[in-house]
This record gives sequence, structure tokens and C-alpha cells, in this order.
Amino acid sequence: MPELPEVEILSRHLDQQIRGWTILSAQVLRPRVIRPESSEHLIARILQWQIIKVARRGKYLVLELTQSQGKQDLIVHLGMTGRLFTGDFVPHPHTAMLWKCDQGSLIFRDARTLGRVSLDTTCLDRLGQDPLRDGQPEATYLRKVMGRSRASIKSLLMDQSRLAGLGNIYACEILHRAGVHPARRGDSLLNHEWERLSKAIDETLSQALQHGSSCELDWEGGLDRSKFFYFGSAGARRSVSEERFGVYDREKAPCRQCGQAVERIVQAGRSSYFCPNCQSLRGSILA
DNA sequence: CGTCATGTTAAGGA
DNA sequence: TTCCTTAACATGAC
Repeated sequence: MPELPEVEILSRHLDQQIRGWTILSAQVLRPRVIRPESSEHLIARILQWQIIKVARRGKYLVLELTQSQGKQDLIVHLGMTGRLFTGDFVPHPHTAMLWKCDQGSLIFRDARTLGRVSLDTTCLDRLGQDPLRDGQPEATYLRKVMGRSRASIKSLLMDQSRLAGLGNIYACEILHRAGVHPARRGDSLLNHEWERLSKAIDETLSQALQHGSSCELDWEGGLDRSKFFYFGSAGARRSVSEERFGVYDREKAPCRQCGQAVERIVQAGRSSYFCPNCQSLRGSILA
């Protein structure tokens, strides 16, 4: 579920649902997701606190809590497979944490436990500009934080300290829209390419958010209704992502722009999908 | 059995 | 110093 558009949609939804709820009790079933403090410590520090707002920073969900003593933020990161939703608790092997509140329960499930729940907010200080919170990242900003690096533009877009919120899917989609090859070095991009990237970031994220706001959503991850949240390689996904994505997970399928077969390469251990025709190298430097 | 998966972080090496 | 790769983390789908 975890890139900026998905977390943003979830954040808006949860804000409507749990704003004003007071945490009466909490349970940790998979302690690994509580980091770095202990489960006991974290639970002790949130009991009787009220959730006054749910926000998002990069891929982090921020639950703002208040009590008579003051305020604190509870951070939830969904990792790859984290799901955060309200409802009645039903035993499920992936349940990682459960908050019982005065008006309902909040459930965090995470199959791979790569997600995280924490009261330590220092992770937020390391984030770069957020494309939604801080507005469309201008070409000048992108050039400033990425333009002197010899790393690949794909890695740079996914570096949360330069720009917060993009992951593997949207980095691929943005590069395709901008016509920039994922293996290009940051310091090889020309001014018009930073402009195209700026525009592509805005358009790609706006489109995803619009899609997420207007279609049926399945917060728990049922395969038959996964029209927005990405639920990995299973059942309904193939046809769904075939429609939603331009290049991601579309190796050998025809590019929607030109019909050329989409290719896959591996960068920093992650799959990059691109169209060799639309995202041509034009003799530029590769990372 | 092997490969891959929306993320982050650490280690070792060029 | 920078940035690469690999691995680790746990589990599931194919």
C-alpha cells in the first residue's frame, strides 16, 4: 500500500474516521514492528491520549495525540504490506497492533512486518520536500538536490531525504511520463529534463490521487476489490495494474505511447521498468 | 524448489 | 566521500 498517493488517501480516510477517538487500551501482537522503543513503553505512553488528527509526511502516517500534559505524535509506517484500518477485531495471523478506543478499534496488520510504529519522530526530520505538502517540486529544487549527484535518477527520485514519498512504482511511472531513462546520472540531466520531471511528478501524483479518491477502496487488502492499493502479484492485480500503470510491472507489454515493448532492468536491487524508445538515452551519461 | 514483491537500513567494496 | 551491490528483515504468491 505504501507510496505517497496510497498513504495520502489512507491518511484522509483515517482522519475522518478516528479524529477525536481516545485510546483506552492497546495490544502488540508482533513486537518487531514497534521500534525503537519497547511495546510496553509505547503502550504506556499512549493510553488515555486522544487522536486529534491524522496526517502524512512522505510515506509516514502521523497520528497527532493530545492529553492534558500536551501533545505527541505517533508514527506509523506501512512498509510493504502494512494495512491500517478501523473495524471489529477478528483474529488474524498478521495482526501486528491493535488500539481499542472509545469509539471503535484501529487495527494494524502487516504480513512481512517491515512496517513500523513509533513515538520517535526523528525519521521525519530527515525527509526532503514533500510534493503534496510543500507544493509541486520545481525544476530548480530538483536540480538543486539531485543535479550534482552521479547516482541514477531513479535512485535519486526514491531517496526520501531529497524528495519524500516516491517509491518504486511511481518513480518508474514518473520517469516514463517525463521521457527520462532511469539509468541516467543525476548530473547528466538538462534543464528541460528537470522541467519535464517536475511536471511529471505533479501529474502522476495528481492522477493517482484522483483515481484513489474516486474508486472503490479496500483497506484490508481483499484481492477482488483492489482497484487502487497495490496488493502485489495476486489474482486481480495483473489486469488492474495493466490499466493503471504506464510501465510498472508491464515488462514485454507494449508502451502506451509508442507500442515498443517495455523493458525491465535492475537498479539497486529493484526492478525498473521503462520504454526504450520513449525514454531513450540520447547519448547521455549512464550511472 | 526458486524468484519476486509497494520499504528501509546496514555492510562491504570500487 | 559517494554510490554501487548485496543482504537482511518475514511472509506470501506464483
